[in-house]
Amino acid sequence: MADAEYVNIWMRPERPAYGPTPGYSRAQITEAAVRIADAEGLEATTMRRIAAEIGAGVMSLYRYVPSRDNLIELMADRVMGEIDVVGMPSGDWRTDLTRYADELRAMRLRHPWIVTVQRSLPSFGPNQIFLIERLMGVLDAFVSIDENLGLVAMLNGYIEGTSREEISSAKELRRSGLSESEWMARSAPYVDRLVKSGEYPIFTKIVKEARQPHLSRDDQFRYGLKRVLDCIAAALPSTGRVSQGPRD
Amino acid sequence: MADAEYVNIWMRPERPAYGPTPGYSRAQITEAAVRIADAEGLEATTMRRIAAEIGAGVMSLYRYVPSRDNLIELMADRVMGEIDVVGMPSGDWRTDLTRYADELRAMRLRHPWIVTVQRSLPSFGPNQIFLIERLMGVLDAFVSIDENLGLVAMLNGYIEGTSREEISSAKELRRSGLSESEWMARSAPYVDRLVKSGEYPIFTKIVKEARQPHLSRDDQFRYGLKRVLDCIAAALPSTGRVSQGPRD
DNA sequence: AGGGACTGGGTACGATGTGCGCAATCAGGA
DNA sequence: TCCTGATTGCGCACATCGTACCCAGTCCCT
Repeated sequence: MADAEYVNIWMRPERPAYGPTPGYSRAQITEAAVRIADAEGLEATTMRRIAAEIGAGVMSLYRYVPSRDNLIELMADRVMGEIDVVGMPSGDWRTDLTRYADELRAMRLRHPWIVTVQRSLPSFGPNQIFLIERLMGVLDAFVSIDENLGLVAMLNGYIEGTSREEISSAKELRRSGLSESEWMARSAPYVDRLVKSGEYPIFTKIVKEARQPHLSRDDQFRYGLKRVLDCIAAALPSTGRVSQGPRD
Repeated sequence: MADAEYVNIWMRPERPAYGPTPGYSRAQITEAAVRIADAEGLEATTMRRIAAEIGAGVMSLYRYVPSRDNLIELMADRVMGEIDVVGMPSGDWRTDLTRYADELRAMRLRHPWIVTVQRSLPSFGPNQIFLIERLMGVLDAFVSIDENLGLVAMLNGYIEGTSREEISSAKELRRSGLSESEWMARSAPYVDRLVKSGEYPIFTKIVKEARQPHLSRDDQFRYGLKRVLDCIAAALPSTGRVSQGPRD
């Protein structure tokens, strides 16, 4: 069949040559799907639910999107577009990367479901590509492309890793349908058993510390981010290191 | 109901008081599920498929596991146990963390499906907890628990981030059912369109570079890992920095 | 004016997770 | 020793999912 020719959605044209004027659009469907996923999670984002949201028949969606998996790819790229990188190789890489990190983190917390979607380079959509372009453009003047890839992998890894734990906790909390205090009370026996056993001193430390958090989530994130940026600074040749902050 | 009392599987006893001797076990079911997921992916790991694998009725599985989601948690903890951390605060933190990184990476490549499973702290199983204990024990003597959390977040983020892309690409390749060359040929029009547009110089660089990779995946990983470890070294007080490698 | 590519959408199918019920099994109290 | 009831393995049934197929109506092109 001719449709199998396309490896991904980005090559598949939305509008065909002619015929009746379509009543919906990819963007509209994607938008509705994102709205549902934000409010009720990705597993609630079914084709029927989306169709109901925009007042269409279920099968009508397939005139615009080849499959649910492809729709999820569209959703992922759609939210990537929320990350503001205008004017981003600004000359001050540290400011640029801090802004990027904050925006990516905020976007992930706004759309918790993205942690479950897979990405691979050839399935990257226009927003994703554009984002990579701007992000890697920040360090492009200072390091080789290989080094750049390694550094952004580290940066993204940190951002995604820290937000991931935060997101899954929140999701599990909501899935249980309990209040936060109720849920902690339920978890207590398990945590207590581990602590009481005395075999996990470090886990115990973490629990004790987490129960009286003197740092907010945001502060924790900023704190670790500073470390990552310091690491990037160390990897840059001296031309890239504008004078700032303490060295060592 | 009494079952709702348990927040997670780790508190729920496997064997009840008495009755007929069970014919299967949680471990056996988990093992079978991991085997199937390794070979055919997590979406192929259905209750019916697992039951068939061990020669049981489908509903028999529910005598051992409350739900499929919980089974996946068991699977995740099961593969965490493969990471060898014996004797791990060895005194040389750099060796310890390198070994951990290599093992975690290798485990993720062996069990590609873990990238799709969510984790949150209170759902951590015994293996996961034990692993955290040993891993964070490596730096515990040198830094505060907060700093330690930040550093391992960075390390884990790097490892997970780099393996993630590798894994999704491989998965997409297999899902398409094409050979690697066939698949690259199919992707070519999309990539070419982006390159030809001239709007994405950095993306173009990446593509050109990736087509003639002078570094293996392993080498790329090791290279970036060294950067991360250097960053950790910089965060340690002087007592923790054993003499090695170039400073600055 | 007519033909063909397209539209929205109803019906139907196979696959999934899992609640319910039932006969068979085995430990503990009499 | 035998009864009682907790627990076993498991078939049946159901709701819900993605989506293949079909058809009538629509609109551009020749």
